[in-house]
Amino acid sequence: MTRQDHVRPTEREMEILKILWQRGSSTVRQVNDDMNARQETGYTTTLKLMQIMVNKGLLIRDNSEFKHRFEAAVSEEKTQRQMVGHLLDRVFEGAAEKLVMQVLSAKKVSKKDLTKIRELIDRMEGR
Amino acid sequence: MTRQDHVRPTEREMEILKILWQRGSSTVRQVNDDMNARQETGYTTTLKLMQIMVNKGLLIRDNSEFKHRFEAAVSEEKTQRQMVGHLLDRVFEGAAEKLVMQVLSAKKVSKKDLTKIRELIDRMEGR
DNA sequence: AACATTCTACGAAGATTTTCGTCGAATTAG
DNA sequence: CTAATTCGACGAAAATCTTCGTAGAATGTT
Repeated sequence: MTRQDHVRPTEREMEILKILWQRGSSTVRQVNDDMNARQETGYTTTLKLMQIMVNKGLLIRDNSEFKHRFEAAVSEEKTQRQMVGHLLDRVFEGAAEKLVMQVLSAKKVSKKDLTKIRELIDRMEGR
Repeated sequence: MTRQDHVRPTEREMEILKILWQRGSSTVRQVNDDMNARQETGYTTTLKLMQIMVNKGLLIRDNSEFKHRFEAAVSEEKTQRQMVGHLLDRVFEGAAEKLVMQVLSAKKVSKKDLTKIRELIDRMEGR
């Protein structure tokens, strides 16, 4: 059932992905412990979510040992791009500059990061 | 039931908001017509959604005439900020600069917009 | 070996979101 | 005026997402 690619992770699935991107290959127990740091979650709840995610092709499972190990089947980069793209279509009518403006004016970004962004813009402006 | 403010619009609700931000005050029929331009949607489906949205405080209804008129009760700006904030927490761990980088490198932004963004950065850096 | 603990599978309840059918009321067409 | 059409209310089915209880298998403990 290693399904396709257009699967957009749900809220809870996203949390599991974030944990696995950070931890790398992990057992359900490990993921569930991290999960509980943010929000209390039953072990079987986490397990079930991860089983579903394997079916959706979001996770890869290694069941060669008793305690199965899981890792993300989708990259953090690619998923971020997907989520940003979705928000762009869904809320901003594709107007990327509006999104950027919104982020920059709403959230505080450090000077260092502002510089990095400016450098990126310089590069994109071709020079 | 004009409820408060922490309501995050669902997928479909978002489409209705976008239509109403663009059209201004409209009837269900008008909204539903626009809706169908993107995805086939039954009239009563749109109606029901809009009724729910009134209850959530997302829309305001004027029922002084037979054909009720609806308008958005939340601003486009504020909703965009809310959605961006959510994506930031949910996917980017609050790292706004990552989000910006992702948008800038993934989507094509016009030179004019790049300049606008740069100006915003200049202003934020305190000139 | 006997018992307790930890693990995965699975079904299903709960919650939320989306869709639609049906009804009666208001309006419009003939 | 009568019939057909359009409208809003409402309940509920359908679809999706989230949570958990139970059971049986594997492992660990004494």
